[in-house]
Order: sequence, then C-alpha cells, then structure tokens
Amino acid sequence: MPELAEVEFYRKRWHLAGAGQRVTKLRTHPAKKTFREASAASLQRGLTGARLTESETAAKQMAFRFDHGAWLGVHLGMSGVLTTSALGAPADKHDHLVIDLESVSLVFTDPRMFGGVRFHAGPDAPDWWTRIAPSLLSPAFTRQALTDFLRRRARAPLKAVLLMQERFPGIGNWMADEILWRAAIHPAQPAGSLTAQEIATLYREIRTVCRNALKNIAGAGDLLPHDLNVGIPDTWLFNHRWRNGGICPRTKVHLARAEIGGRTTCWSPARQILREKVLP
DNA sequence: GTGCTTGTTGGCCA
DNA sequence: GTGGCCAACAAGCA
Repeated sequence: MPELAEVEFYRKRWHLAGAGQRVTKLRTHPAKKTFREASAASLQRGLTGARLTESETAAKQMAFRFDHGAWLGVHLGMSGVLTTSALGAPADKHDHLVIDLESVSLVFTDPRMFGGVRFHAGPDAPDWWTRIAPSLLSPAFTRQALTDFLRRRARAPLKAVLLMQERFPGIGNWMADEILWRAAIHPAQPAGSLTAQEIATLYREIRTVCRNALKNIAGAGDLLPHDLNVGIPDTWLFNHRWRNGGICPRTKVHLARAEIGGRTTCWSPARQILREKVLP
C-alpha cells in the first residue's frame, strides 16, 4: 500500500496517538527480517524510557524522534502498516515491533517483511535519513532537474523512470500511473523522447498528484479518515485501475493493463498514445 | 493448485 | 563507470 501520502497518513496516526509519551516497554521479534538494519537490542537500549517528541516523513520513510536524541526510522515496504492498540494488547503474528507507551501501544505490522526499521542515537540526523532525495514539492525539484534526469535515462520507459526514488522520492506504482494518465503520456514512452511541452506537463502533474494525494489521503487537519482511500475522488484513475474491466473516467473507454518497466501498469489507450521513438 | 501484489536491492550484461 | 533489466525477498488473497 504505502506510497508518499499513505506514509504520511501512518506517521500522523502514530504521532497523534503517542507524541509526548514515554516508552514503557518495547516488544520486538529480533529474528525477523524487519531488524536487518537495526539490532533489536540497540532499539531496546535506546528507546526504553524515551519520550516521543517529533516525527516527519520523507519519501516512503518516516523518522520518529525521541528525547535524548534517539531516531527510529520506519520503512513500510510493500505490506507494512502502522496501527495503535490498547496498551499491552497481545501482538499478532505479523506485529514485529510493538512500542508500549503510557496509555497506548504503537504497532508495526508487516506480513511480507519487505519493510524494516532503523535506529540511530545522537542529535544529528543519520545518513539513512539525510540521503533521501528532497521532496518533489520542494524548490529543489525543478523542471530543469526533471529534464536532465529524463535525458540521462533516455531509453528507459517513463513508468520505470518515475519509480526511481533517487529522483522521484515517494512515487510508487499507482502514483506513477496516475501522473502519466493525467499528463496523457504512454507509460512505455522512452524518457528521452518527450517534447519540451510534454516535460512541462509531466512536471506540473507530478507536483499536482503529490500535493493532492497528500491533501486527500493524509488529511488536512487532525482528523484522519478511517479508510485510507476514502479521500480519493472518482475523477482520479486510482479508483478505476485495480480490477479488470475498469473504465477511464475521462474518456469512458476501457483501461489497459500490462507489465511495463517490470511492474503492472494501467493506462487509458484513448488518451495515452505510444509514439514512434524519436530521440533528440 | 495458480497467479497475482501500491518496494527495494544486488547481480548480470551491454 | 553507467544504464537497463530481472530475480529474489515473503505472505496473503482471489
């Protein structure tokens, strides 16, 4: 599930429930792959007794910060979710990390274990946090930066390029499809074949989808929607793309599905036309 | 049983 | 060295 906006949704859920509280007990499954990048023992030492103070997201990652300079990093992978439970409730089979606070427990659940946690002790941000590319909504992401990157990846299909986290932090499978659908560009179009006009459109839609996904999914205020996807309007591709037989909400023509760039891809054949490859 | 799955990494090859 | 492709990771669901 987790892409940019879903990650923000989960961060907020933990933060709203637990900010200001101390860790009374940490429950972990040290043998799990979840801890491949952070020993469960160091988490125990560093977090027990610490107070959750701040949290932030960057791309698909979250950092929860505790007083005395402890950083807990979380990546949800393919199937990870963050929930809360009644304090001390028994852990389920796939609950790999449970943080008991003073009045609530924070739970990291991840059946497939592609996600993981990290830990860092110290006031300064660790490498695994600072090396994440700057947000697509920040001034650092310019049209020129996009143009340069597309040129460097000229022969790769756009769908694959949009999934590269080094340049498009937080974009995942559905957001990439949504962006290309809005920009009316075929997902298999080679990245180096876009016109200046198309690059301008792509740039605009990348930012629009990021902004609106955050607004619709993550919630504007302190109230979180119960169902993660409840905020996505039917005018988006999102609500039509999953099942076979989906209809493009703009053209009313059947959507197409195929593997492009190694991932299942959905597009609207009526508005996303593959052109002959014309490299500049 | 089969064939998928909203992510990332490392290895191979041109 | 760079870019592109693919398998692997693991569990659940239709």
